[in-house]
Amino acid sequence: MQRTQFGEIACSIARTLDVVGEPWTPLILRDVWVGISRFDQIQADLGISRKVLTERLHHLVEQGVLERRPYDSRPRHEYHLTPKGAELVDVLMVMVRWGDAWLAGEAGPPVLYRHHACGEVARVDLRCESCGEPMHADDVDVLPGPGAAA
Amino acid sequence: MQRTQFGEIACSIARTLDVVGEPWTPLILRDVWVGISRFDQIQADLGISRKVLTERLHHLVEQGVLERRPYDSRPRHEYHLTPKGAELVDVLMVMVRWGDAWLAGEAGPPVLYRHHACGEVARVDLRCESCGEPMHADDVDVLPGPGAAA
DNA sequence: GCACCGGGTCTCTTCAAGGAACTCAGGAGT
DNA sequence: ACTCCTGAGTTCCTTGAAGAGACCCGGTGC
Repeated sequence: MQRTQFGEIACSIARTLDVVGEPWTPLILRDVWVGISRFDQIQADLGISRKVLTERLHHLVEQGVLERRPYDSRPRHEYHLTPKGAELVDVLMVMVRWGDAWLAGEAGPPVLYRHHACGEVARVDLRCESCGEPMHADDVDVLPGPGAAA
Repeated sequence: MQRTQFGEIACSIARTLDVVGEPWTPLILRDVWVGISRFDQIQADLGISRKVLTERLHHLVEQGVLERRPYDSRPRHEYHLTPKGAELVDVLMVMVRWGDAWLAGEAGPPVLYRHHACGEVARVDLRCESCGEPMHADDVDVLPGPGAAA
């Protein structure tokens, strides 16, 4: 298959996909996020092959998204989100919102999120960090930036 | 490879991945978003194989994310985002933010976004739709929802 | 009536995902 | 002292999707 490395494309989406674009990786991240943090727990929860899980975890640790931490004198480890990984979970939260809105069906969303600050069950909302107004696909113009390809 | 269908997992992330989780799909979506909307344009821009591009476009149209629209009396088409697709681009915007922050390197972000409402070059910010305060991975508790697995 | 162009399809090869068995280190039970 | 168990992988084989590139097809336009 010799999957193309997207990172060569001067695009932050492509670069992000090199970190979390492989199959299973976002789901592994979700598990770690919600507290499923040990190898066998993740394997059982997702039904992923052990080989692929090993590869993905190594890659995420290498990329600084997860941290591998021993929790026993025996060689036992848990995986935890680093700050870099925690910010990556933002992407998952937006995916959850979209999936809830368009794919959940009549059963409704499988999971709800309670916001600590206000105690409400709520979803995320995308806003402009400058003016605070909503900011979506149609609300922006795309301009070349300093790191644009020559 | 017989890639696992994630959709059977009761998780909006898994379901979303069934729509945009395959390799190249997010980049195709990005191209359509920024106005690269014809088959050969996308193919040239990404360097993707024509076979895979055909498959991905069909899948996205099937899922209601893209719309295939003729633009000539000859059989010529452009692909455009549907409302469902436009909301999906929100996910890309958050990926861009993360990629810019953690992977762009010294060259800086390759692309900038100007917000129509305020005219500023800005990034997206995740807020609670209920109270308006920032909402990130650590700011929420996860609860089972109505569509949770039995 | 022939070349051209957009928009695909076909074929072949290679490599990753899936599945399942095997390994290994450190306790715990007896 | 020996065996069992458990967490955390590793090894091996099979299958099928990604990549590359050639081929096709229907309308123009000359």
